[in-house]
Amino acid sequence: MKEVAALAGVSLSTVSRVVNNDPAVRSDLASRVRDAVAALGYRHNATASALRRADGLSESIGVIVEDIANPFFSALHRGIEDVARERGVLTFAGSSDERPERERQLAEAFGARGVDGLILAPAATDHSFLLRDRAAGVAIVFVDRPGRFIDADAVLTDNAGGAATAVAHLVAAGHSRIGFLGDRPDLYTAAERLRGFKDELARRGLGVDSSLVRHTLTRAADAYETTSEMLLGSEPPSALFTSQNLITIDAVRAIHDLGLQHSVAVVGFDDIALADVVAPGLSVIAQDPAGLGRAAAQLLFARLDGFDGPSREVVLAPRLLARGSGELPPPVPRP
Amino acid sequence: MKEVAALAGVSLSTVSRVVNNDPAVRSDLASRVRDAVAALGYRHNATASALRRADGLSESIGVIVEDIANPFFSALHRGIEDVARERGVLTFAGSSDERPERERQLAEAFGARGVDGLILAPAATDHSFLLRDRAAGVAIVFVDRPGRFIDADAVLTDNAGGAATAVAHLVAAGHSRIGFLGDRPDLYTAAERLRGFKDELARRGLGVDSSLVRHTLTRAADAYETTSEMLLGSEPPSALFTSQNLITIDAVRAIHDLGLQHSVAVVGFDDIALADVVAPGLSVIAQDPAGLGRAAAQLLFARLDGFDGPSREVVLAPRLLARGSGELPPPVPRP
DNA sequence: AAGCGACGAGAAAACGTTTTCAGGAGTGCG
DNA sequence: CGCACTCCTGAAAACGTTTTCTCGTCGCTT
Repeated sequence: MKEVAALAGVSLSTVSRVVNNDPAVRSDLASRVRDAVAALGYRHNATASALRRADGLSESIGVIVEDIANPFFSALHRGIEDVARERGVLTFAGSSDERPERERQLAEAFGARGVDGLILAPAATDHSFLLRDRAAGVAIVFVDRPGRFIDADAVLTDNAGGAATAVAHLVAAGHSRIGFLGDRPDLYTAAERLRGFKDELARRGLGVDSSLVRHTLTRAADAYETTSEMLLGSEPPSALFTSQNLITIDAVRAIHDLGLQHSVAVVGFDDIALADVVAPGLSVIAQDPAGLGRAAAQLLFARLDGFDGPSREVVLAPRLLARGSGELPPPVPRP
Repeated sequence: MKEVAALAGVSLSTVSRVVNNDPAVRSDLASRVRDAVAALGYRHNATASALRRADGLSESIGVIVEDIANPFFSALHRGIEDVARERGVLTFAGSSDERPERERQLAEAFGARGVDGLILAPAATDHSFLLRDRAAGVAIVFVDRPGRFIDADAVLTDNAGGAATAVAHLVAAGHSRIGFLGDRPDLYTAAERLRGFKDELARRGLGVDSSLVRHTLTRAADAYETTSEMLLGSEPPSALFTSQNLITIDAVRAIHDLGLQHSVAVVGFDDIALADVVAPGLSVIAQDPAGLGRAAAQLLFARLDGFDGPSREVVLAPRLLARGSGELPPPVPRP
């Protein structure tokens, strides 16, 4: 910048003004500066700028999700990126792998880089450590799951409602023995979906057979086996509710390998590529991950724009996509 | 930091030394400083640090891909993140949507944020604009496709080889009329795959029927229709090579909707979730997107670590996964 | 006992910007 | 013709760090 000033024969202040499109600079000087910028290939240093600037904004935000490679989260990430882009805000992203300490490290690292905001799909059970960042002016929004021990904006899917819809749908098809294949039960979304599952069964006057409620230990890795085991048991369910995308994939794989795809009804949570191509088509409760991301980003920027009201919660309703697997009837009882 | 210094009764220099784990500070002072840090909730400002620091490294890199939500790129992104994480380096990510000016804006924005390196799956046809960044010390690595008009490290899949493998596989199953469903032909990967396709046909003594070579205009949006059209034509192919993940998904959908899934053989490029569950299982030429990402990050960090040799190119071989659809025989000719 | 080296700590400059403040040149008015 | 404005511009301080340089203290050697 010094060189630019020298070449254009003006002061640093003037160069700064031109770079920031301050209209109060004479046009001939401005164009001289612009020429110098072009001639020297000068590039503005955004971090130094943020350091001094009054608002101190870095025009960047951080995104922490479980796994950036999971299609659900990458679509969410894209939703965030789209609204951030409109404002010229860049996006850091990191995967917590569902490990609280990793999540915390990421938040710390993002904070040290001076992000203006943080959007996180939380893994930890205590997010009070974020209070410090918030005090420093960092806007905080939770997505997919609410934060705990901190009052902050959040964007959620109606998990319990979606699960209830799935159950209602299966019951309507005639099922009464419905299996639940869930994620680690300490996860908010998993717990909510289980709650919706149980509540709806109760509402229908059906009991919950605890042998039909299973949780995977390590997410998906053992969903295949758990499914096989349940279906090969002595009193197998006639229908299955698989409560997360990766779990659904492995469960469906297991069902197909057992050749039961036309006799066991399935409704999964989260939509999946090729779900409409498998036979029968896979019925799902579809979330709108990009919509979750966009909504979260909007809440975030509202805060950065000065909104200072009480924290807000946006809940998006998932949609049932009936494609065949969820409409299979139960086997006719032996006479 | 000033407050910390005041509370601990030491100078700024000492606080800085403690924060950076300089062993040359007396342990009693060090712990006094650490106490003060904890008491005040002090957080290190990484950007100010980078500004002054000798090496000027921001410990962050930028990733530019076509679409961060495409499972292929999000897996690639994750591969990058994994090796960056080991070094405490954070990752910016952005989607170019295959638009050169958008790619350039992102590169500019990352550069202004002072990234240490840039990994890009290029969209533009001229990347000489990156020379300026490189001159400023930014390491540059291309992934999935090479850059043009700039000599830089690159990590690629053997696209032509993979396509040739697909063709060879279909020919081995007895096919001689093989359709090609490709991406926008100006894309490097699309062109390479088409080249491999044609070369292998030629090698087998089979001609290329140009009516069987189609390109989608807008990626996937019209793959469904293009597929239907080709298969319903007067002289349809008996096998199809679909040359990209999103195209494969739509093509398979079209084939299933036409009820031809057991009569038209298919090999796709890129693996897909549920590919082994559809009937017949979808045979693919699988890339290793996470591996591409890891390799790219390794090349990048090698540069940052001072490697100054000529630019390197890493080529990963894709793997054929035979699952059924690629092994279907051609229809028996009418007697 | 003087001198020397090693060690550790502080003062101050520097990184690349923005912003406040003051002042100079022009303009319009009394 | 002088005064009060308005406009622009430049000098310098500031942002939160790191780093160089200097200096004091201590322990050891001669």
